[in-house]
Amino acid sequence: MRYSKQRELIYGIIKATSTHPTANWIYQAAREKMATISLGTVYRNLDQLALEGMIKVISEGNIARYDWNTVSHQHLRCSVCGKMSDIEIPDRQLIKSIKHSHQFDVEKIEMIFMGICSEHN
Amino acid sequence: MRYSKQRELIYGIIKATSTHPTANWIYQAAREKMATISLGTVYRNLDQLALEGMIKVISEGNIARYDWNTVSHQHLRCSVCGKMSDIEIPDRQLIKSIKHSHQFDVEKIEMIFMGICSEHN
DNA sequence: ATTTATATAGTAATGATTCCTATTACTTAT
DNA sequence: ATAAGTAATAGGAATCATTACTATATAAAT
Ligand SMILES: [Mn+2]
Ligand SMILES: [Mn+2]
Ligand SMILES: [Zn+2]
Ligand SMILES: [Zn+2]
Repeated sequence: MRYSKQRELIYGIIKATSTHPTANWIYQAAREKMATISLGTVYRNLDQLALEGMIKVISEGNIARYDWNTVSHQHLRCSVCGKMSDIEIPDRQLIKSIKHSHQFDVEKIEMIFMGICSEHN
Repeated sequence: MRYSKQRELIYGIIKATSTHPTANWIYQAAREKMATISLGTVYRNLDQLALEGMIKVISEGNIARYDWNTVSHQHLRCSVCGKMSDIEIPDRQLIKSIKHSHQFDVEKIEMIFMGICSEHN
């Protein structure tokens, strides 16, 4: 993967937000810094960054979201304001018990907790 | 929600499989019994059945899947064969601890454990 | 049987994502 | 510094899942 200023811009935009943005959100933000950047470039770079493990893809729901936080964590999503926030769920024991009960080797976990956040209850 | 033989057919198809089928899979199966059924009808009925709580929607990934099993459970997905199987994860304690640590009221949980199933490791 | 309203088939539209291709621009070697 | 080789880009077309539209059909109530 060789350098490009488009990728640097895209990665910078992701690192600067905690909103778990969509590809289109990132594209709009990128256009403000580089008017000619294309949506295809955004998608391609998001895929590459994810492949390199520099960002994570959250694929729950019909629109993919992207996350600069690559350490193991899960998400809370508020059904009122739509905000998605991080939560750490210890999963060592869980992975072990799934291995024992189902002979299934867990490699990746995606959890979404939907409900009402602290600002809306 | 008034009776229609299309909905009865669709619901029957979902109840008869454990594959967590997509809308298109259900559509293809339905066409074999009722040649003129339309994809729009399948989607509309899936939405209605979900609204009535008769089926569950699994919205991880870019394609929605449907589940006749409406009791609280989660899913394992094998990255080799693609099979999606059920797993029960006790969540009472988890919901309670999220309430305490994040003041977040969990209403719905969606967990996907990706990895290798017992037939492929 | 008549009325009323919901459901359907068929098709068009939408929205997210992927694919295609000529051009551009990093990178390495000369 | 120049050239060659190749990965990356812009822009647009194509794809795929899902939703919207609308005239017709059919369940349900009277
Ligand atoms: Mn996160
Ligand atoms: Mn299930
Ligand atoms: Zn909220
Ligand atoms: Zn498998």
